[in-house]
Amino acid sequence: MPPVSQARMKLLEAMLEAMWERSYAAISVDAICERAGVRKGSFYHFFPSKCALAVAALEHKWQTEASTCLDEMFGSGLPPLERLSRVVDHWYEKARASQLEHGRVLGCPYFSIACETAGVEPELAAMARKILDGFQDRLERTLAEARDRGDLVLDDPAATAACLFSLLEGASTQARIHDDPERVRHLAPAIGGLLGIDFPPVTPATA
Amino acid sequence: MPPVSQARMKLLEAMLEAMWERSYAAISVDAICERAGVRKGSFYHFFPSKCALAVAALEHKWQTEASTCLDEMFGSGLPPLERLSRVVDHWYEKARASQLEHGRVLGCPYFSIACETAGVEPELAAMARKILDGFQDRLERTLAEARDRGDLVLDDPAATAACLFSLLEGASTQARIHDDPERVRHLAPAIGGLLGIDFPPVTPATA
DNA sequence: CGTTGACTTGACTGATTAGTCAACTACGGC
DNA sequence: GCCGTAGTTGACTAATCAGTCAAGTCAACG
Repeated sequence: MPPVSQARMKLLEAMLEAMWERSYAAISVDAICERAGVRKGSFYHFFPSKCALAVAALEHKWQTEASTCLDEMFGSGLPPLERLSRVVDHWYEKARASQLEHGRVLGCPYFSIACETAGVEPELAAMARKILDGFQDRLERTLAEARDRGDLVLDDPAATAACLFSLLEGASTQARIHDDPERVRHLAPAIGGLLGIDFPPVTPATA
Repeated sequence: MPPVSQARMKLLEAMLEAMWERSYAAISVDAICERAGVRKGSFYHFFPSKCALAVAALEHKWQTEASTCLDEMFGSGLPPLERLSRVVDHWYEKARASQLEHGRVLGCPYFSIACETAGVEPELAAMARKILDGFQDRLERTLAEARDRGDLVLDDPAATAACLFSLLEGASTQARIHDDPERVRHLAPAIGGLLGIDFPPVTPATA
């Protein structure tokens, strides 16, 4: 047995993948357990409910893979508008990666789950919303920084970030709906128009 | 008894509302029946499965309320950019109306259901996708018309329509996630930027 | 060696799931 | 008045659902 049981971690990963591929409501506890190779009793040893596991799974994904990639996207020494360009680049790569790994474009897990569970599973919806807000906040700070450097003209960074985020998430969801990652790549000129600048095109298919 | 049984219609409406409020997977056949005031046997007299009812429900909504409102938005004699402005106006009103009628902003039913069921319920996803494509097509034709009139400069109406649609649906979903219709209203300047024009602000709260 | 406590196991509950079915009702055409 | 049929009814299945639990394993520690 490993130093710390891996059942908990396997459950987190199985739950995240399952509700990313399908949806929160469409996944049963039995299905998660089978996917994770863990018995039901162990499930309820680690988590009080299916909802609690889902919350923990979102948080876990955010605190590992997502937040490191966020730092990579936002935290580099590049000028703000180039960092923004890398964000779109990264989203495109994510869409393509999910297509390769899962057979279809899956879109943004936080956004789909927030949409599905809004008003129905308050705790889960709140966690997803918190993550999305954190991302939008990063966008806003990057836009404000670009404005302060004189890279673009902007009278309301918060409103612009909200619209930019809607555009990104909307396109990402369209990519899922149409199983077509190009929906994200073709976003660049629209972002340029939205910000009133020339936005560099996203590099095509770097497979 | 009415001339034609109203059970079928009640099922269509109950299904639509239920999966709009919650999600497709979260709704049981029993719950739909109870909501519609119809017994299970009648359900399976009219529809072969839960999925078939969902498909019929989406189509029914689209062919009644949605397509008439589409004609109202797109079909009037107004110049194209003003019609576009009315579309955003209308979406804002819809967000507010769902908040009043259902207690929360529900967003776009076609978009959420297309997202949830993509790759999982092929027939239902295809119907939702078809409806969304129809809407995007209307956007594209309106943009092309505006360009032909010289109202705006545009080299790819299809790509611009896709981005505009992503922006609209993204904002509508954000409105659902945050239970805040203003997310749709604050879209106008972003659309203006995206199209390279001055876009009229959406009229605030005409309650 | 014995105890403790984290973790695992598999059987169990009662509710709920999608879908079936034979019997029933009531209306329109003949 | 009688018959076909569209629609209705409620009881029924077999599977699956979320969640429980008592009994077990095992490593660490005294």
